[in-house]
Amino acid sequence: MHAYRTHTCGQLRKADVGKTVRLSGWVNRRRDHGGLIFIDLRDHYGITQCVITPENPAFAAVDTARSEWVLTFTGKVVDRLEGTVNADLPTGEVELRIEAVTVQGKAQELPLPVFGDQEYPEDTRLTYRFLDLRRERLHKNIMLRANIITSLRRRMIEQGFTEFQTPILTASSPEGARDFLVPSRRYPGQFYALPQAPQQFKQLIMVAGFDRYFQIAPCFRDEDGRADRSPGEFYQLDLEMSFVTQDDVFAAVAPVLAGVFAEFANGKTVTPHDQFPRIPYAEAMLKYGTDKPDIRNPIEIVDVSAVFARDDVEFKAFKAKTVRAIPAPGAGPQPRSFFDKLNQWARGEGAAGLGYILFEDENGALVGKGPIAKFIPPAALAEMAKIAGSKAGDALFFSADAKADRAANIAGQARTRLGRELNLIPQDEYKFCWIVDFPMYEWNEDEKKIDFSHNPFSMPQFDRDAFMALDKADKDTILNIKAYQYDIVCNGYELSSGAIRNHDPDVMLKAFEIAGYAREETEEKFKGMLNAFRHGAPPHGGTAPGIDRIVMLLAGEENLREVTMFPMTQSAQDLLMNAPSPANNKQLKELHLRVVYPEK
RNA sequence: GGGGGCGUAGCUCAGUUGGUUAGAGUGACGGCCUGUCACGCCGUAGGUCGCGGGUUCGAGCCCCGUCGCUCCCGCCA
Repeated sequence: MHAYRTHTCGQLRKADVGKTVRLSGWVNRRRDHGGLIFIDLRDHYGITQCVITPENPAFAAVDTARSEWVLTFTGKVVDRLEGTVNADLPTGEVELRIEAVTVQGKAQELPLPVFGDQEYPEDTRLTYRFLDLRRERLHKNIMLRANIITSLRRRMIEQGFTEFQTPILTASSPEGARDFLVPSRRYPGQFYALPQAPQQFKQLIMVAGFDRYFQIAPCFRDEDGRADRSPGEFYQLDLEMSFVTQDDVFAAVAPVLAGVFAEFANGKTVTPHDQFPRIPYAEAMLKYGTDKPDIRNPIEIVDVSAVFARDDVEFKAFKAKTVRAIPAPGAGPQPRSFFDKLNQWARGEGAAGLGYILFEDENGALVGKGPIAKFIPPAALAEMAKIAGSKAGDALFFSADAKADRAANIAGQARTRLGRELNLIPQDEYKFCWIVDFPMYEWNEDEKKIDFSHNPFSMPQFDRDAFMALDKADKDTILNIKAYQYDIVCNGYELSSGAIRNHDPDVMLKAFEIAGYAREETEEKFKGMLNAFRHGAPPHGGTAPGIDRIVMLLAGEENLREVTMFPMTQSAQDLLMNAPSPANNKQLKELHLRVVYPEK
């Protein structure tokens, strides 16, 4: 007989009755009846109830066992007595009659009980991650993650993609997030950087004549975390293709994502891969106030600046401002506190507040109620209702600001809050969309200059010759240039960001020149890439869906830590392994480093 | 870097306007119990109220500072 087990704890069934078997696992739960002890033995595969009575010589040993001890039981599989079958357990028709026990590992009193679904504080969970991972929720999530990654790999390979590895110790990339640096021992004062993404490598792979690359790629960014953004490191399904248009990339990626979502959606509906709506960036900012809209939320923001600009509308606070209206269907009957709360929230966000109008029916006519209704005469009110599609019983909130993007942003957040509080967001759907036509550049008001708006390596949607001829005087034209850049958004989470790349070295130099980088500077910083582009670069493009967020959505979790095996805290510490930690003097000396602590 | 929330027994939490000896559940330990599956019953131990300072006759509670976790803003091409 095997030293530890003949079966797993999830395996035994009625057909095994009569067999002598050996099980190993953790004590999930112990029920001591004095003359009868039940032990629920748990392993990766399941739980089996084991039972022992005092006449057995092993009884004393079993009697001492406590939660989370690791035991090996040898005994006979028996039918459960009439009426004691546990329908909740796959193994619930049988139990193990213990004949011998070996204690493989004892456990101290638990700082974090494994049994039960009690919530525990984050630092306790992270310090004792190995215990937390034994618990059903995390154990299930981590297995889901593994299965999703397996499925993604299979789907990519089926589509003709090949997985290649790219370096982890590499060069700092000059734009984007803060790098993690690794000091060089052999080159004093010089540093490797961990890749923020394999961006340049995957482009070089295309230049190198491979096609259809993918990688489950670790990415490192030294930026602060959020619930949906791990500090430090995360994984992307990184992919790149040669000789493709934007449509080709869409056609390759959407089936993989829609497919993997459908596979693990657990009954929720998923947008079919050929029906992801394509929403231009500008439209998204107007209708949803964000570039990652949750399109399950039926609310659509409209611009009503023109209504407040009318001569017959006297509301001075909204004059000469961008005014966005957020329809709140059916919000009319909400109590006053509902409106006050939203208003208070908006003030907390730095807005002047959220004005609102309630539409009511008076003898067949639509009238406005609420604090600012008296400033809006019937004709203007009717125009507003028409634009917003409002009817009696609805409310309309207003976000106004001299800066259009601020008005849009507050409106977007209000839309999300209203959708949640009015229960307008269906919980049984995964709704995908593409956000397309991102602007190539944006105006930096602080420094009075043109900046890249998103990805500097994207191909501008512009005639090549005309682009090459642009100069500073063409500011308005430049700020209107779109890029072949696109995001995939699902239920309000940005799942992936990608682009058709700029593979033309002259256009690339020009693009950087427009953003204020001298030619020599660009040449120096992207020497490798530009050099490659000068030796025969194919048109190429790709994208990189975030694995962690995909798993988070499919697990129904709202925090990435719940789908990460060994996550760090929000402040980027590993409480289990105790990282970061100081280097000793020998290490520092070898690396030619001296630590200068910040002044207090 | 900034704002909000939290921090009391191993764990999860309660703790009234500032007032006697800081409680409960769970876990631990001991006792009883042969059919439970969150087993039940009885008992015992267990506290730097995150830490430091202040106000007060008196602080878990009020004030100041600080640390930790968390959510958000900044940041994340």
